[in-house]
Amino acid sequence: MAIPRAAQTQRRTRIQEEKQERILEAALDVFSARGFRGSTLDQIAEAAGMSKPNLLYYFRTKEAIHRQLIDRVLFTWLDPLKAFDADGRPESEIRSYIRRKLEMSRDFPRESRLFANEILQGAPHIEDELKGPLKELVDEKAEVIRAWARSGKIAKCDPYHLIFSIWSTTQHYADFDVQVRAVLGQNLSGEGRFEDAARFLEELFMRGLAIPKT
Amino acid sequence: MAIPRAAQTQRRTRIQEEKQERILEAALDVFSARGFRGSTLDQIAEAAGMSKPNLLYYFRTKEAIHRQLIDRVLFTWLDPLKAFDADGRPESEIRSYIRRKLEMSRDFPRESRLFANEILQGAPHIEDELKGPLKELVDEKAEVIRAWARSGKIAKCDPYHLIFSIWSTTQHYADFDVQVRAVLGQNLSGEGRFEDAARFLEELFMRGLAIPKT
DNA sequence: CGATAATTTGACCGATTGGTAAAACATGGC
DNA sequence: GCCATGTTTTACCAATCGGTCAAATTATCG
Repeated sequence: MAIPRAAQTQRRTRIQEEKQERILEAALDVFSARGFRGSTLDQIAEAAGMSKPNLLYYFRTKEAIHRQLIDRVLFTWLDPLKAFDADGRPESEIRSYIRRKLEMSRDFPRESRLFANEILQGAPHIEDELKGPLKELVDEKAEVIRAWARSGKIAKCDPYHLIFSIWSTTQHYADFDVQVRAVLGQNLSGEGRFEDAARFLEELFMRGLAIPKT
Repeated sequence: MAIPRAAQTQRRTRIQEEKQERILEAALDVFSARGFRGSTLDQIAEAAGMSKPNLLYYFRTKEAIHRQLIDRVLFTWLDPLKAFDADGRPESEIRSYIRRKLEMSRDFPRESRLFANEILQGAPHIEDELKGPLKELVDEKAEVIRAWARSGKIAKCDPYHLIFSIWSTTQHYADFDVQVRAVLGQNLSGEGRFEDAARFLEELFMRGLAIPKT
Protein backbone atom coordinates (compact mmCIF):
# COMPACT_ATOMS: atom_id res chain seq x y z
CA MET A 1 0.00 0.00 0.00
CA ALA A 2 1.19 3.46 -0.81
CA ILE A 3 -0.52 5.37 1.93
CA PRO A 4 1.93 8.04 2.82
CA ARG A 5 2.13 10.36 -0.15
CA ALA A 6 5.44 11.89 0.70
CA ALA A 7 4.06 15.38 0.75
CA GLN A 8 1.54 14.73 3.47
CA THR A 9 3.69 13.18 6.13
CA GLN A 10 6.38 15.22 7.74
CA ARG A 11 9.46 14.96 5.59
CA ARG A 12 11.40 11.86 6.40
CA THR A 13 14.06 10.42 4.22
CA ARG A 14 16.67 12.53 2.57
CA ILE A 15 15.53 10.97 -0.69
CA GLN A 16 12.14 12.60 -0.32
CA GLU A 17 13.61 15.96 0.39
CA GLU A 18 15.91 15.67 -2.58
CA LYS A 19 13.08 14.74 -4.91
CA GLN A 20 10.88 17.53 -3.65
CA GLU A 21 13.74 19.92 -4.16
CA ARG A 22 14.24 18.71 -7.69
CA ILE A 23 10.56 19.24 -8.39
CA LEU A 24 10.56 22.74 -6.96
CA GLU A 25 13.66 23.56 -8.98
CA ALA A 26 11.98 22.39 -12.16
CA ALA A 27 8.71 24.08 -11.27
CA LEU A 28 10.51 27.37 -10.68
CA ASP A 29 11.89 27.14 -14.20
CA VAL A 30 8.52 26.47 -15.73
CA PHE A 31 6.27 28.69 -13.62
CA SER A 32 8.58 31.69 -13.84
CA ALA A 33 8.71 31.43 -17.62
CA ARG A 34 5.08 30.72 -18.38
CA GLY A 35 2.99 31.71 -15.37
CA PHE A 36 0.84 29.40 -13.30
CA ARG A 37 -1.95 28.80 -15.76
CA GLY A 38 0.42 28.63 -18.70
CA SER A 39 2.47 25.86 -17.13
CA THR A 40 1.62 22.17 -17.27
CA LEU A 41 2.46 19.34 -14.96
CA ASP A 42 3.97 17.46 -17.88
CA GLN A 43 6.45 20.26 -18.45
CA ILE A 44 7.42 20.32 -14.81
CA ALA A 45 7.66 16.55 -14.64
CA GLU A 46 9.88 16.43 -17.69
CA ALA A 47 12.08 19.22 -16.37
CA ALA A 48 12.39 17.32 -13.10
CA GLY A 49 13.20 14.11 -14.95
CA MET A 50 10.31 12.06 -13.67
CA SER A 51 6.85 10.94 -14.66
CA LYS A 52 3.80 13.03 -13.93
CA PRO A 53 2.21 10.56 -11.50
CA ASN A 54 5.52 10.35 -9.69
CA LEU A 55 5.57 14.10 -9.36
CA LEU A 56 2.05 14.01 -7.98
CA TYR A 57 3.23 11.52 -5.43
CA TYR A 58 5.33 14.25 -3.85
CA PHE A 59 2.90 17.13 -4.33
CA ARG A 60 -0.79 16.51 -4.28
CA THR A 61 -1.71 19.20 -6.77
CA LYS A 62 -0.23 21.68 -9.20
CA GLU A 63 -1.27 24.43 -6.83
CA ALA A 64 0.60 22.85 -3.94
CA ILE A 65 3.87 23.14 -5.85
CA HIS A 66 3.15 26.71 -6.79
CA ARG A 67 2.11 27.63 -3.30
CA GLN A 68 5.30 26.33 -1.76
CA LEU A 69 7.41 28.17 -4.33
CA ILE A 70 5.56 31.41 -3.74
CA ASP A 71 5.89 31.10 0.01
CA ARG A 72 9.62 30.65 -0.26
CA VAL A 73 10.08 33.53 -2.65
CA LEU A 74 7.95 35.80 -0.54
CA PHE A 75 10.09 35.06 2.46
CA THR A 76 13.45 35.65 0.84
CA TRP A 77 12.05 38.64 -0.99
CA LEU A 78 11.42 40.49 2.21
CA ASP A 79 14.88 39.82 3.51
CA PRO A 80 16.70 42.85 2.10
CA LEU A 81 14.00 45.15 3.40
CA LYS A 82 14.25 43.62 6.85
CA ALA A 83 17.93 44.45 6.88
CA PHE A 84 17.03 48.11 6.58
CA ASP A 85 18.49 49.50 9.80
CA ALA A 86 16.93 52.50 11.50
CA ASP A 87 20.18 53.16 13.36
CA GLY A 88 22.37 53.09 10.27
CA ARG A 89 23.36 56.03 8.14
CA PRO A 90 20.50 56.75 5.74
CA GLU A 91 22.81 57.08 2.80
CA SER A 92 24.51 53.72 3.27
CA GLU A 93 21.28 51.96 4.22
CA ILE A 94 19.48 53.05 1.08
CA ARG A 95 22.53 52.45 -1.06
CA SER A 96 23.01 48.92 0.17
CA TYR A 97 19.30 48.21 -0.11
CA ILE A 98 19.40 49.15 -3.78
CA ARG A 99 22.50 47.07 -4.29
CA ARG A 100 21.03 44.07 -2.57
CA LYS A 101 17.79 44.21 -4.52
CA LEU A 102 19.72 44.54 -7.73
CA GLU A 103 21.84 41.54 -6.82
CA MET A 104 18.69 39.55 -6.29
CA SER A 105 17.50 40.47 -9.77
CA ARG A 106 20.83 39.34 -11.13
CA ASP A 107 21.14 36.13 -9.11
CA PHE A 108 17.51 35.07 -8.79
CA PRO A 109 15.69 36.27 -11.89
CA ARG A 110 13.36 33.28 -11.92
CA GLU A 111 12.17 34.01 -8.42
CA SER A 112 11.56 37.62 -9.38
CA ARG A 113 9.57 36.64 -12.44
CA LEU A 114 7.55 34.09 -10.50
CA PHE A 115 6.57 36.81 -8.09
CA ALA A 116 5.90 39.29 -10.88
CA ASN A 117 3.69 36.81 -12.67
CA GLU A 118 1.68 36.30 -9.53
CA ILE A 119 1.19 40.01 -8.85
CA LEU A 120 0.46 40.79 -12.48
CA GLN A 121 -2.38 38.32 -12.50
CA GLY A 122 -3.97 39.82 -9.43
CA ALA A 123 -2.08 37.88 -6.77
CA PRO A 124 -4.88 35.33 -6.37
CA HIS A 125 -2.80 33.15 -4.06
CA ILE A 126 -1.06 35.70 -1.87
CA GLU A 127 -3.36 38.63 -1.36
CA ASP A 128 -3.41 37.96 2.36
CA GLU A 129 0.36 37.87 2.63
CA LEU A 130 0.56 41.20 0.83
CA LYS A 131 -1.98 42.90 3.03
CA GLY A 132 -0.56 41.32 6.15
CA PRO A 133 3.16 40.69 6.66
CA LEU A 134 4.33 42.69 3.66
CA LYS A 135 2.29 45.76 4.50
CA GLU A 136 3.38 45.66 8.12
CA LEU A 137 7.03 45.44 7.20
CA VAL A 138 6.75 48.26 4.70
CA ASP A 139 4.82 50.38 7.19
CA GLU A 140 7.58 49.90 9.71
CA LYS A 141 10.38 50.80 7.31
CA ALA A 142 8.40 53.71 5.90
CA GLU A 143 8.30 55.13 9.39
CA VAL A 144 12.07 54.86 9.58
CA ILE A 145 12.47 56.73 6.34
CA ARG A 146 9.99 59.35 7.42
CA ALA A 147 11.95 59.88 10.62
CA TRP A 148 15.12 60.38 8.61
CA ALA A 149 13.37 62.97 6.50
CA ARG A 150 11.95 64.74 9.54
CA SER A 151 15.31 64.99 11.20
CA GLY A 152 16.84 66.39 8.03
CA LYS A 153 19.04 63.43 7.20
CA ILE A 154 17.48 63.02 3.79
CA ALA A 155 15.18 65.12 1.64
CA LYS A 156 11.50 65.10 2.43
CA CYS A 157 9.73 62.50 0.33
CA ASP A 158 6.91 59.99 0.42
CA PRO A 159 8.53 56.87 1.91
CA TYR A 160 6.09 54.45 0.29
CA HIS A 161 6.73 55.71 -3.18
CA LEU A 162 10.43 55.71 -2.47
CA ILE A 163 10.23 52.03 -1.65
CA PHE A 164 8.09 51.36 -4.71
CA SER A 165 10.60 53.10 -6.94
CA ILE A 166 13.47 51.04 -5.56
CA TRP A 167 11.48 47.86 -6.02
CA SER A 168 10.46 48.66 -9.56
CA THR A 169 13.78 49.91 -10.86
CA THR A 170 15.74 46.99 -9.51
CA GLN A 171 13.27 44.24 -10.37
CA HIS A 172 12.97 45.64 -13.86
CA TYR A 173 16.29 44.05 -14.76
CA ALA A 174 14.95 40.60 -13.93
CA ASP A 175 11.33 40.88 -15.00
CA PHE A 176 11.90 42.81 -18.22
CA ASP A 177 15.22 41.21 -19.00
CA VAL A 178 14.24 40.43 -22.58
CA GLN A 179 13.37 44.04 -23.24
CA VAL A 180 16.49 45.34 -21.54
CA ARG A 181 18.67 43.04 -23.61
CA ALA A 182 16.83 43.92 -26.82
CA VAL A 183 17.26 47.65 -26.24
CA LEU A 184 20.85 47.52 -25.10
CA GLY A 185 21.82 45.27 -27.98
CA GLN A 186 24.40 42.56 -28.06
CA ASN A 187 27.43 44.57 -27.10
CA LEU A 188 25.91 46.05 -23.97
CA SER A 189 23.65 43.28 -22.74
CA GLY A 190 26.37 41.27 -21.05
CA GLU A 191 26.51 40.90 -17.31
CA GLY A 192 28.11 44.33 -17.15
CA ARG A 193 24.68 45.86 -17.44
CA PHE A 194 24.11 45.17 -13.77
CA GLU A 195 27.18 47.18 -12.87
CA ASP A 196 25.98 50.04 -15.02
CA ALA A 197 22.51 49.83 -13.54
CA ALA A 198 23.89 49.83 -10.00
CA ARG A 199 26.00 52.89 -10.71
CA PHE A 200 23.11 54.74 -12.29
CA LEU A 201 20.53 53.86 -9.66
CA GLU A 202 22.78 54.66 -6.73
CA GLU A 203 23.57 58.06 -8.15
CA LEU A 204 19.95 58.74 -9.01
CA PHE A 205 18.70 57.94 -5.54
CA MET A 206 21.62 59.50 -3.69
CA ARG A 207 21.19 62.76 -5.54
CA GLY A 208 17.43 62.50 -5.46
CA LEU A 209 17.37 62.11 -1.71
CA ALA A 210 20.24 64.37 -0.74
CA ILE A 211 19.29 67.41 1.25
CA PRO A 212 19.30 70.31 -1.18
CA LYS A 213 22.17 72.53 -0.13
CA THR A 214 20.68 75.82 0.85
CA MET B 1 -22.16 30.17 -48.16
CA ALA B 2 -20.01 31.93 -45.63
CA ILE B 3 -16.97 32.61 -47.73
CA PRO B 4 -15.67 35.90 -46.45
CA ARG B 5 -14.50 35.35 -42.87
CA ALA B 6 -14.63 38.95 -41.83
CA ALA B 7 -11.04 38.92 -40.68
CA GLN B 8 -9.61 37.96 -44.02
CA THR B 9 -11.23 40.51 -46.29
CA GLN B 10 -10.45 44.13 -45.85
CA ARG B 11 -12.83 45.51 -43.27
CA ARG B 12 -16.12 46.46 -44.82
CA THR B 13 -19.26 47.07 -42.93
CA ARG B 14 -19.30 49.08 -39.76
CA ILE B 15 -20.88 46.08 -38.10
CA GLN B 16 -17.76 44.07 -38.68
CA GLU B 17 -15.55 46.75 -37.28
CA GLU B 18 -17.78 47.08 -34.25
CA LYS B 19 -17.73 43.36 -33.56
CA GLN B 20 -14.00 43.14 -33.97
CA GLU B 21 -13.67 46.05 -31.60
CA ARG B 22 -15.88 44.34 -29.07
CA ILE B 23 -13.78 41.22 -29.32
CA LEU B 24 -10.55 43.12 -28.87
CA GLU B 25 -12.03 44.93 -25.87
CA ALA B 26 -12.99 41.63 -24.28
CA ALA B 27 -9.69 40.02 -25.19
CA LEU B 28 -7.79 42.89 -23.61
CA ASP B 29 -9.66 42.26 -20.38
CA VAL B 30 -8.90 38.57 -20.41
CA PHE B 31 -5.35 38.53 -21.78
CA SER B 32 -4.17 41.32 -19.51
CA ALA B 33 -5.50 39.55 -16.46
CA ARG B 34 -4.42 36.01 -17.23
CA GLY B 35 -1.72 36.12 -19.87
CA PHE B 36 -1.91 34.54 -23.30
CA ARG B 37 -1.65 30.91 -22.33
CA GLY B 38 -3.83 31.38 -19.28
CA SER B 39 -6.69 32.79 -21.31
CA THR B 40 -9.26 30.76 -23.18
CA LEU B 41 -11.38 31.54 -26.20
CA ASP B 42 -14.47 30.72 -24.21
CA GLN B 43 -13.64 33.42 -21.68
CA ILE B 44 -13.07 35.97 -24.41
CA ALA B 45 -16.21 34.93 -26.24
CA GLU B 46 -18.29 35.22 -23.10
CA ALA B 47 -16.79 38.60 -22.24
CA ALA B 48 -17.59 39.75 -25.77
CA GLY B 49 -21.12 38.41 -25.50
CA MET B 50 -20.94 35.98 -28.38
CA SER B 51 -20.37 32.34 -29.10
CA LYS B 52 -16.90 30.94 -29.63
CA PRO B 53 -17.44 29.99 -33.27
CA ASN B 54 -18.77 33.45 -33.89
CA LEU B 55 -15.65 34.93 -32.39
CA LEU B 56 -13.56 32.71 -34.64
CA TYR B 57 -15.51 34.06 -37.56
CA TYR B 58 -13.90 37.43 -36.96
CA PHE B 59 -10.45 36.23 -35.94
CA ARG B 60 -9.03 33.07 -37.36
CA THR B 61 -7.08 32.07 -34.29
CA LYS B 62 -6.48 32.97 -30.67
CA GLU B 63 -3.07 34.20 -31.66
CA ALA B 64 -4.52 36.55 -34.26
CA ILE B 65 -6.48 38.37 -31.56
CA HIS B 66 -3.48 38.58 -29.32
CA ARG B 67 -1.21 39.73 -32.09
CA GLN B 68 -3.47 42.60 -33.05
CA LEU B 69 -3.78 43.71 -29.43
CA ILE B 70 -0.03 43.60 -28.93
CA ASP B 71 0.61 45.55 -32.10
CA ARG B 72 -1.75 48.30 -31.00
CA VAL B 73 -0.33 48.51 -27.53
CA LEU B 74 3.21 48.57 -28.82
CA PHE B 75 2.37 51.47 -31.07
CA THR B 76 0.67 53.64 -28.45
CA TRP B 77 3.29 52.64 -25.94
CA LEU B 78 6.04 54.28 -27.92
CA ASP B 79 4.10 57.48 -28.34
CA PRO B 80 5.25 59.32 -25.20
CA LEU B 81 8.86 58.54 -25.97
CA LYS B 82 8.46 59.82 -29.52
CA ALA B 83 7.28 63.13 -28.10
CA PHE B 84 10.61 63.52 -26.38
CA ASP B 85 11.90 66.69 -28.00
CA ALA B 86 15.62 67.28 -28.45
CA ASP B 87 15.05 71.02 -28.75
CA GLY B 88 12.99 71.33 -25.60
CA ARG B 89 14.29 72.13 -22.15
CA PRO B 90 15.62 68.90 -20.61
CA GLU B 91 13.87 69.53 -17.35
CA SER B 92 10.42 69.96 -18.83
CA GLU B 93 10.90 67.18 -21.38
CA ILE B 94 11.82 64.61 -18.77
CA ARG B 95 9.19 65.89 -16.39
CA SER B 96 6.40 65.63 -18.94
CA TYR B 97 7.64 62.24 -20.10
CA ILE B 98 7.32 60.93 -16.57
CA ARG B 99 3.91 62.47 -16.23
CA ARG B 100 2.71 61.06 -19.51
CA LYS B 101 3.91 57.56 -18.74
CA LEU B 102 2.28 57.72 -15.35
CA GLU B 103 -0.97 58.82 -16.92
CA MET B 104 -0.84 55.83 -19.21
CA SER B 105 -0.45 53.55 -16.22
CA ARG B 106 -3.47 55.21 -14.66
CA ASP B 107 -5.66 55.29 -17.76
CA PHE B 108 -4.58 52.14 -19.56
CA PRO B 109 -3.55 49.62 -16.93
CA ARG B 110 -4.80 46.68 -18.97
CA GLU B 111 -2.61 47.62 -21.89
CA SER B 112 0.36 47.92 -19.56
CA ARG B 113 -0.29 44.52 -18.05
CA LEU B 114 -0.77 42.92 -21.44
CA PHE B 115 2.63 44.22 -22.44
CA ALA B 116 4.19 43.21 -19.14
CA ASN B 117 2.80 39.70 -19.45
CA GLU B 118 4.30 39.41 -22.87
CA ILE B 119 7.76 40.61 -21.84
CA LEU B 120 7.74 38.57 -18.65
CA GLN B 121 7.18 35.41 -20.59
CA GLY B 122 10.07 36.07 -22.91
CA ALA B 123 8.28 38.19 -25.51
CA PRO B 124 7.75 35.22 -27.83
CA HIS B 125 5.57 37.25 -30.20
CA ILE B 126 7.37 40.57 -30.33
CA GLU B 127 11.07 39.97 -30.03
CA ASP B 128 11.61 41.44 -33.47
CA GLU B 129 9.70 44.60 -32.66
CA LEU B 130 11.78 45.06 -29.53
CA LYS B 131 15.08 44.62 -31.29
CA GLY B 132 13.96 46.71 -34.24
CA PRO B 133 11.70 49.74 -33.89
CA LEU B 134 11.88 49.96 -30.10
CA LYS B 135 15.65 49.77 -29.94
CA GLU B 136 16.04 52.33 -32.71
CA LEU B 137 13.74 54.78 -31.00
CA VAL B 138 15.47 54.36 -27.68
CA ASP B 139 18.88 54.69 -29.30
CA GLU B 140 17.79 57.96 -30.84
CA LYS B 141 16.43 59.41 -27.62
CA ALA B 142 19.38 58.14 -25.64
CA GLU B 143 21.59 60.19 -27.89
CA VAL B 144 19.50 63.25 -27.11
CA ILE B 145 19.91 62.68 -23.41
CA ARG B 146 23.60 62.07 -23.80
CA ALA B 147 23.94 65.36 -25.65
CA TRP B 148 22.14 67.16 -22.84
CA ALA B 149 24.54 65.64 -20.36
CA ARG B 150 27.58 66.52 -22.46
CA SER B 151 26.53 70.11 -22.77
CA GLY B 152 26.00 70.34 -19.03
CA LYS B 153 22.23 70.73 -19.09
CA ILE B 154 21.72 67.70 -16.90
CA ALA B 155 23.96 65.54 -14.77
CA LYS B 156 26.05 62.93 -16.48
CA CYS B 157 24.28 59.61 -16.46
CA ASP B 158 23.69 56.51 -18.53
CA PRO B 159 20.75 57.46 -20.76
CA TYR B 160 19.58 53.89 -21.26
CA HIS B 161 19.29 53.19 -17.58
CA LEU B 162 17.59 56.52 -17.12
CA ILE B 163 14.94 55.48 -19.61
CA PHE B 164 14.63 52.06 -17.97
CA SER B 165 14.12 53.65 -14.59
CA ILE B 166 11.37 55.91 -15.88
CA TRP B 167 9.68 52.99 -17.56
CA SER B 168 9.85 50.77 -14.51
CA THR B 169 8.80 53.30 -11.90
CA THR B 170 5.80 54.51 -13.85
CA GLN B 171 4.60 51.14 -15.15
CA HIS B 172 4.90 49.74 -11.65
CA TYR B 173 1.65 51.45 -10.71
CA ALA B 174 -0.23 49.57 -13.41
CA ASP B 175 1.54 46.22 -13.42
CA PHE B 176 1.89 45.84 -9.66
CA ASP B 177 -1.33 47.62 -8.81
CA VAL B 178 -2.47 44.86 -6.47
CA GLN B 179 0.71 45.10 -4.45
CA VAL B 180 0.66 48.88 -4.37
CA ARG B 181 -2.91 48.86 -3.11
CA ALA B 182 -2.17 46.20 -0.53
CA VAL B 183 0.80 48.09 0.86
CA LEU B 184 -0.82 51.50 0.86
CA GLY B 185 -3.95 50.15 2.49
CA GLN B 186 -7.47 51.28 2.00
CA ASN B 187 -7.12 54.87 3.01
CA LEU B 188 -4.24 55.61 0.65
CA SER B 189 -5.01 53.42 -2.30
CA GLY B 190 -7.55 55.74 -3.89
CA GLU B 191 -6.85 57.49 -7.15
CA GLY B 192 -4.84 60.03 -5.21
CA ARG B 193 -1.92 57.64 -5.23
CA PHE B 194 -1.15 58.67 -8.79
CA GLU B 195 -0.83 62.27 -7.71
CA ASP B 196 1.50 61.27 -4.90
CA ALA B 197 3.50 59.08 -7.23
CA ALA B 198 3.80 61.86 -9.78
CA ARG B 199 5.04 64.29 -7.15
CA PHE B 200 7.55 61.84 -5.78
CA LEU B 201 8.91 60.69 -9.14
CA GLU B 202 9.23 64.18 -10.55
CA GLU B 203 11.19 65.30 -7.55
CA LEU B 204 13.34 62.21 -7.54
CA PHE B 205 14.32 62.56 -11.16
CA MET B 206 14.62 66.32 -11.13
CA ARG B 207 16.96 66.22 -8.18
CA GLY B 208 18.69 63.13 -9.43
CA LEU B 209 19.47 64.71 -12.78
CA ALA B 210 20.15 68.25 -11.69
CA ILE B 211 23.66 69.50 -12.19
CA PRO B 212 25.34 69.36 -8.79
CA LYS B 213 25.99 72.94 -7.78
CA THR B 214 29.74 73.33 -7.49
C1' DC C 1 -41.54 39.79 -51.94
C1' DG C 2 -37.42 36.69 -53.26
C1' DA C 3 -32.64 35.71 -53.55
C1' DT C 4 -28.18 36.11 -52.31
C1' DA C 5 -24.64 37.02 -49.21
C1' DA C 6 -23.21 37.70 -44.37
C1' DT C 7 -23.61 36.24 -39.75
C1' DT C 8 -24.52 33.12 -35.87
C1' DT C 9 -24.96 28.83 -33.61
C1' DG C 10 -25.10 23.81 -31.91
C1' DA C 11 -22.81 19.78 -32.41
C1' DC C 12 -18.67 17.97 -32.69
C1' DC C 13 -13.36 16.75 -33.06
C1' DG C 14 -8.70 15.46 -31.73
C1' DA C 15 -5.34 16.98 -28.50
C1' DT C 16 -4.10 18.26 -24.03
C1' DT C 17 -5.23 19.32 -19.32
C1' DG C 18 -4.89 18.01 -14.04
C1' DG C 19 -5.42 14.10 -11.66
C1' DT C 20 -6.44 8.82 -10.30
C1' DA C 21 -6.13 3.57 -9.79
C1' DA C 22 -3.72 -0.09 -9.36
C1' DA C 23 -0.23 -2.84 -10.12
C1' DA C 24 4.86 -3.27 -10.56
C1' DC C 25 9.05 -2.28 -8.51
C1' DA C 26 12.48 -1.10 -4.96
C1' DT C 27 14.13 -1.09 -0.29
C1' DG C 28 15.20 -2.25 4.25
C1' DG C 29 14.59 -4.89 8.65
C1' DC C 30 14.13 -9.38 10.50
C1' DG D 1 14.56 -15.82 2.46
C1' DC D 2 10.32 -12.98 3.91
C1' DC D 3 7.07 -9.23 4.46
C1' DA D 4 5.99 -4.41 5.01
C1' DT D 5 6.81 -0.01 3.60
C1' DG D 6 7.93 3.37 0.23
C1' DT D 7 8.44 4.56 -4.72
C1' DT D 8 7.58 4.51 -9.68
C1' DT D 9 5.14 3.49 -13.82
C1' DT D 10 1.44 2.07 -17.09
C1' DA D 11 -3.02 2.79 -18.26
C1' DC D 12 -6.60 5.54 -17.86
C1' DC D 13 -10.29 9.29 -16.85
C1' DA D 14 -13.38 13.37 -17.18
C1' DA D 15 -12.89 18.06 -18.32
C1' DT D 16 -11.29 21.50 -21.11
C1' DC D 17 -8.56 23.28 -24.83
C1' DG D 18 -8.43 25.59 -29.75
C1' DG D 19 -10.72 24.97 -33.73
C1' DT D 20 -14.09 22.99 -37.63
C1' DC D 21 -18.43 22.20 -40.05
C1' DA D 22 -22.79 22.36 -41.73
C1' DA D 23 -26.99 24.02 -40.85
C1' DA D 24 -29.82 27.77 -39.24
C1' DT D 25 -30.55 32.55 -38.95
C1' DT D 26 -30.33 37.25 -40.17
C1' DA D 27 -29.24 41.32 -42.89
C1' DT D 28 -29.00 43.41 -47.70
C1' DC D 29 -30.79 44.83 -51.84
C1' DG D 30 -33.26 44.76 -56.21
